[in-house]
Amino acid sequence: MDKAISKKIIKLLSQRYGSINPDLKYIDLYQLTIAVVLSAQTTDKQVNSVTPILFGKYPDFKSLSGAKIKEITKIIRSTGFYRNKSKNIIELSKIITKQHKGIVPDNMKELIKLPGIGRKSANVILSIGFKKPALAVDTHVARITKRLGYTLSHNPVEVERDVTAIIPRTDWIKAHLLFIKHGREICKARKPLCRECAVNSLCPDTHNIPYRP
DNA sequence: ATCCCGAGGG
DNA sequence: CCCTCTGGAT
Repeated sequence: MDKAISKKIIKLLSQRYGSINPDLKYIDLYQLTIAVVLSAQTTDKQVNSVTPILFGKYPDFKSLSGAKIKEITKIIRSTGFYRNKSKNIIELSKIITKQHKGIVPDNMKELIKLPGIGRKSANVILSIGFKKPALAVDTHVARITKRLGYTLSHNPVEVERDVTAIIPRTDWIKAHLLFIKHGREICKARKPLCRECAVNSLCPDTHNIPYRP
């Protein structure tokens, strides 16, 4: 449970998957924040298919704050949960425009007050948007660190703290992306492909899971 | 069928 | 802790 081992894991995952570049196509905090809200329970592909249209028509918080829910649902429909998301991003835009002078807050306390922003989304905004050493402990990160024996708690805040403590501060974005890829492709929730796992030699779970071709 | 870089509410 | 919200990919 120390940084040396986490560094080793990150290194092994990098060797396996190559260097993954953080997706920094969102040119400003407005785009990043909205994209993060839209990303809940869907894939990048879906989000990327609607953001050009959305950002083309609503380039900033102010314009989005004046939009109608119906117009937004029409655009973001394919990302799922579209009624919640539409309502949330309009309301969020209003709050940021009126209460934060159009500036996205740079701390957890204020971010999670915004509709549609929870701990995970807030951490993505803090790390990618503000370059802070925040790590979004999503389902993949939580699952992988738990299987590796790094986290024992069920409390999400404690898990987040434990995980953040072991990830090198210079590598948090890369680490996050590696964990996501690894979690989706190999260390899956069900039927993990332990035989193909780049870090199986470090994983106590591996030996209990039979390999099925 | 099952899952997705979740959030909000009871 | 539980449940609901939703389309799309596999």
